[in-house]
Amino acid sequence: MRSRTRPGAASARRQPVRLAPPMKQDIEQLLHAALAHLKGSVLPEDLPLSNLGLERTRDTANGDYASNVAMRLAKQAKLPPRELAQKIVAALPLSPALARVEIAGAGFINFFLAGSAQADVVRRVHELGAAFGRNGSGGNRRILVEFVSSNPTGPLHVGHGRHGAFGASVANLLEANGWSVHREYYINDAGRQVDILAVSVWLRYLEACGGKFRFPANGYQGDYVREIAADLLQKAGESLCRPDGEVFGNLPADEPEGGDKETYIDAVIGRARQLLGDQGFREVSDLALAAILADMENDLTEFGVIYDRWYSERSLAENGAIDRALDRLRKQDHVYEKGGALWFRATTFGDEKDRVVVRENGVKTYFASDIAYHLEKRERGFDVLLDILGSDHHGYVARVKAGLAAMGEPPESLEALLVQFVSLYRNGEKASMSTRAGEFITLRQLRAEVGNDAARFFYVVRSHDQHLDFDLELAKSRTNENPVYYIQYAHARVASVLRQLAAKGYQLDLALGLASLATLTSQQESALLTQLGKYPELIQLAGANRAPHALVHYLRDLANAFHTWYNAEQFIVEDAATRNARLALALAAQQVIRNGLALLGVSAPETM
RNA sequence: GCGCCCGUAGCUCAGUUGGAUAGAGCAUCGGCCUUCUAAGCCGAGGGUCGCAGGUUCGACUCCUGCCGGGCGCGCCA
Repeated sequence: MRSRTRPGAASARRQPVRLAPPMKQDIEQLLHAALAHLKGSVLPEDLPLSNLGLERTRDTANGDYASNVAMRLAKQAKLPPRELAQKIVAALPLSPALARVEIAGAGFINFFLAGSAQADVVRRVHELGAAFGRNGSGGNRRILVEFVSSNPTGPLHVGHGRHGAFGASVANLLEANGWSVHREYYINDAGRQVDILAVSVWLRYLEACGGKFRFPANGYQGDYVREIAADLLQKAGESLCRPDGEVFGNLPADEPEGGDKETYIDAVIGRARQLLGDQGFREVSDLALAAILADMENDLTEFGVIYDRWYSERSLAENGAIDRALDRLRKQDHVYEKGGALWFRATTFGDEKDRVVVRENGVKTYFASDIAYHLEKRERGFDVLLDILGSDHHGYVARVKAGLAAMGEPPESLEALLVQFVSLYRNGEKASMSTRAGEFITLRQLRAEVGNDAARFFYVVRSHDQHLDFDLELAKSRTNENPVYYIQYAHARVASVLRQLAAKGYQLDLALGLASLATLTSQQESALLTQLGKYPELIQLAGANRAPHALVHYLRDLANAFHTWYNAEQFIVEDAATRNARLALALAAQQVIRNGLALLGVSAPETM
């Protein structure tokens, strides 16, 4: 899967993108010319012609494209919509691309493509190959897509998997639309969570030293902590071992003894620092972080989710980015002191309350790092900062936007997509997940169970703002219930046809096929051509809406159009022109499926 | 209480930024393998688009108010 996904996208980028003009733009030009012609007579001279209301039809009975412009301009033209539509159609320049234009319903103008124009898409697909569908609508603007950014305190679980699959697909889509895309993972390596991780590892290490004690209620209890502890034992020997009495003497009670688990874990952290020294503690902490980050990167890489940069929160403090951000706020007079803390006047910028940036104890808040990080992204020259966040982070968006505005950066440069939660179902029952208790299902386990293709596919099959029920049985079933195979099967079938072609002693003559596209006139062929023609528009739409699920649905419809045709018609026939035209169409369908699946990070197999 | 998201067929969900008779998959029922892969195809049934108003030529889509579900509202990260 790795070898099929990323390199495919990369090689597509290297190909020259010839802009064979999509059909929609051609028709828009015709319509524009007609309306311009009517200005001053039927239509007002100063009428802006920005939106022509031209769209793909749902039903080809209404043509390939339809415009509602006559209905919307009827009032200004002081004419009934159908009458205005007639004048527009009369003013339409002649074009070989159009078979006919009809007026229908309340005043729709329906455009029917000529068969030759419809079949032209096959030629374009063969010309452009992996670049078919890619376009320059992004204008090479620079966008930083930040996603997953899970706390490095344990393995990635199934929720992170959705973020990974969604973020990677959105990034691919943006790239296909001509954006300059940078993929980034923000590592929260500066906070208390990391201390809890470090102390959890150390305590498991102490157990290996022979220590006997109750593990803190608030510690990380997963098996991975023991593995890291074993690693620590190998690297550090017994040099970090300390007797139980020194470690646990005079500590407050933990939760099971009626105490507070937060207070208790903080006390254990304090004791660990005291006994190991700051440097010793940092050693444990660094080892734990490195182990977990290596595991996460490996996990994501195997999943086809690859980053340009892993950005450390600690480095923000070390390279002065936090101080720079606070300086900007101070200079603009957007901070004040209260109760010994430093507050950011977020309410000035539409947030619901002011926010602390430096605590009474002098420690900078997580929020201070956040706005510093976003300022730093802007300093690196990114036009759009796309944050893919969990839906529980929605309150955070207004805050960071306020921060950006206060620092003199446009708040619209931050775009946040909130991804809803994932529920895992096994045998119709919801599987529970809790990191602390260590009973979660990891992304790695999920991938092992259902495979990368099914996982990548199922994660993006729903809109990101829709709660996702992930059905394990369905995802791993190798039956017709599983939609991943439906699309892959269409791809494999074309490969199979080519194998059969060779077995029957024929050779593909693509030139003859492309010259014979006029033979593709059946209802199924016409439907497939229409579907292929929609692909470039779909890529633009899915990119603009950050909606990989739209691509999933498109590919299903495309596969359906293909399978229907496959069942209706034999491709390998006697007549050379017909045979090669059909093969050219089949190959074009295969190419578009491959292009679409590549954007989703799903493989396109030759056999199934 | 305030804020964000969701509510569409028995189930899970699309719905091209306000268009034409609201669509898929699964499930149910009925057909199609001497022909390129049946992981496929064809057909049937199934709907008060949560409820009530409003905006206009036209509303699943926009506005208001309810009802129901999820998630957030720390000098935590």
